[in-house]
Amino acid sequence: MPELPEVETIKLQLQKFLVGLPRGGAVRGHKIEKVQVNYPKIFIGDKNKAIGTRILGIRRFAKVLSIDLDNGFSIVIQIKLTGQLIYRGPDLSSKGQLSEKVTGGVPGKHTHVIFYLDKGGILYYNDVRKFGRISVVKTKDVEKTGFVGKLGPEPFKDLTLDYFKDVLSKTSRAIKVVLMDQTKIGGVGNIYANDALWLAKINPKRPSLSLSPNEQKELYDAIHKVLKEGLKYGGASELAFVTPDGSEGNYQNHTLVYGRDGEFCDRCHKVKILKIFLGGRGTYFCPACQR
DNA sequence: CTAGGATCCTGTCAGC
DNA sequence: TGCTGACAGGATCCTA
Repeated sequence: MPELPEVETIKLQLQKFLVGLPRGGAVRGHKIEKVQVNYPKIFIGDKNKAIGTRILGIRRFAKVLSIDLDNGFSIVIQIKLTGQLIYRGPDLSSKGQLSEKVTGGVPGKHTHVIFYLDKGGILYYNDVRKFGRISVVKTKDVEKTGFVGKLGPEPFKDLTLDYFKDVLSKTSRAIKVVLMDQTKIGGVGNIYANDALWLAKINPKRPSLSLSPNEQKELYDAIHKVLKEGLKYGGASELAFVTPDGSEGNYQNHTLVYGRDGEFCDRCHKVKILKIFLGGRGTYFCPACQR
C-alpha cells in the first residue's frame, strides 16, 4: 500500500515532471489549463481555483501530496489504497511505457480526474477502488486542516526518539496498531510496520507500553531502516502502486516478512511466517524470533 | 481510553 | 463455464 516511501517516490517524479529542475535559479512549472472530473465524489472543493494557475512545487505530508499553485491554492491528494498519478507529456524522459499495474490504462475506465497542462502535458488520476480523495484548499491551510492537520510527526522529518518513546509508553494498544496510527506517527502503513517489527524482533501483538527502552530504540531505528529500503527501491508495487512515469517500485521483492506467510523466517530459519489479523489488517510475523 | 465492527469500492479468487 | 459470495485495506465513524 502506498506509504511514506511510495508517496515520496511519487513526489520526486511529480517534482521533475510538473515543476522541473531549477535551471539558472528559475523554476517554471507546468500550467494547469483544464481539470476534468469524471467521478465527483473523489474531488472536493472548487476545481476552477486550479485552472489557469502555474505549479510552484510539490510537498508531501506523510502519505499525502500537496501540489502548490501560484494563486495561493493547493491541490491535496490522498491516494490511499489504489490511487495512481500518471504523467504523460513532453517531460517524460524514458519511452514512457506503462506498467500493467496502471489499472485500465490512461485514460481508462478507472481514470476519475484529468489535469490538462500546458505544453501538451497531462496528469491522470486513476483509482480502482475510489477511496482516494483530491481537494483544493488554500495553501496556508494545507498543514492545519483536515487529515494533514491531524498527522503526527514523521520519520526523517520531525519524529524524535524522545517523542516516540513517550507515545509508545502511554498506551496499551498493540504496538503495530500504534505504529500505523497516523495521528501518532505519520507515514508508516502496513508493509513497513510489519517489516520494522520483524527487524526489531518485536511481536506485533505486544502492548505498546510493554516495550523496554531498548526495544523502543530498536524499533525506532528499524522503522527508519525499512523506510530507507523502501525509498531505495522506489516503493512497493504490491496492489496498485505505480509511479507517475508509469513504472513500478521494487520493494515488494525485498520485504522482510510482509506477504511472506508460509515461508521460513529469514533470520531464525526455524519456523514459518504466520499471518494473523490485528486491527483489521493482515499482519505477518515470525512466532519464534519476534517476542 | 480501547476494541471491534461497519463503511466505502471493485478486482480477484475460492467454491460449487 | 459461469455464477455467487467472501475478502482486502487506509481512514473514518459508530457502538460497546
